[in-house]
Amino acid sequence: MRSGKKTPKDGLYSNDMKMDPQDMVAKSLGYAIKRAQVHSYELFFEFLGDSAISPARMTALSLIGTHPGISQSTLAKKLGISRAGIVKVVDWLESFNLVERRTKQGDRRSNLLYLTDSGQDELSWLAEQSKEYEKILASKLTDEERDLLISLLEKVTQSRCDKQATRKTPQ
Amino acid sequence: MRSGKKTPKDGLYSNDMKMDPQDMVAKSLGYAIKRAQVHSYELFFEFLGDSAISPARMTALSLIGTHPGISQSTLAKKLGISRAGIVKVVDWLESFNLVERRTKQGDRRSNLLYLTDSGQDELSWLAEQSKEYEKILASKLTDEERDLLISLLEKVTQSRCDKQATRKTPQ
DNA sequence: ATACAAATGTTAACCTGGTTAACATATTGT
DNA sequence: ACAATATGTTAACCAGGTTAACATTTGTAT
Repeated sequence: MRSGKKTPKDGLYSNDMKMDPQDMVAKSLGYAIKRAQVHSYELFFEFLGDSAISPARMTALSLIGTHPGISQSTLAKKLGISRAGIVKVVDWLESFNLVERRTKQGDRRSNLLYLTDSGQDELSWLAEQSKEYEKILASKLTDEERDLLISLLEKVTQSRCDKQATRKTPQ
Repeated sequence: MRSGKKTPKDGLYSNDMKMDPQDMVAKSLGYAIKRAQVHSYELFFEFLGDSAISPARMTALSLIGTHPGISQSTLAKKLGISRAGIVKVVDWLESFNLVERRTKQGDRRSNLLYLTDSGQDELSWLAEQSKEYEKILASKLTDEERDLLISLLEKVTQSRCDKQATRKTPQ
């Protein structure tokens, strides 16, 4: 939202990259996932505008909304970033008056995070828009296909690495 | 490959982020895609080692392999990044002696890109490893599910944005 | 009670992988 | 011949992360 951002263009995997069939990444699952992810970001900013809040900060806002009084540390853990990294996120949210830091009673180390009124408004509005956005993202799928896709993706996210590649040239 | 990289940790969407059901991003397709993508990167470096070549540079290497003599400009287009951006990628590949720039006969503006012998070796090795990696990534899926997942993701990647959100607070 | 250990937030310096703008050079079109 | 265009490069920048060091505060063990 209103942060003068340029179009993000996430990474080396353009959507118009017509992959040749002989390429090793063609028809690979990892590549299909990456392409879909880049595409979903492009659609997101196409729909909400280039200066929209980023999906990541939106997630942070949403988490604070569902966990009023969450500390920065546990928010960082939930988002999978460092304590140092969360500072900037909260700074940003605070600079737009969406979120408030309050020092915890009884533990003056902790900052507890709460939505402001306009943060609550923004979150509600974003929730509406997200529904629309999700419709667009899934517009080529039936409802059943969408649910199936999500469950398949969740299965992928549960895959674990047992072995490890052995380098030809060690070190 | 051997570049002293730290673990990349791509973005605000950790894999251990247990999303609460009431969160707006929970059960969203966009979020499921992002999670799977982050997970696939984590697995990639877990399998190939933290100092592995990045998936993006691997794609570049692969494209040069399947398009010997491709120019930097068209490679940039295929990867969806700027001409300025591709310079660093090719610099990197060249610094590890995987790729060679040759100035084009008859058009001395263009750099034509070719794999070196060790670049060819590296690519072959990576192709093998990628197969293994893909197996791991899809280890929770049957073959049919994997193919289905890819085709569903391709459908998502074809979705287009017709409408646009209208901001409450214009500008 | 004191001393050590651990947790929290912050800052500073850095890294990665992109971007745009400006430029030199080379080529093409009229 | 001259203007427009294409290509690669560099410089400066940016977003969004990281780690290391630090002050403050709290918990724990003796």
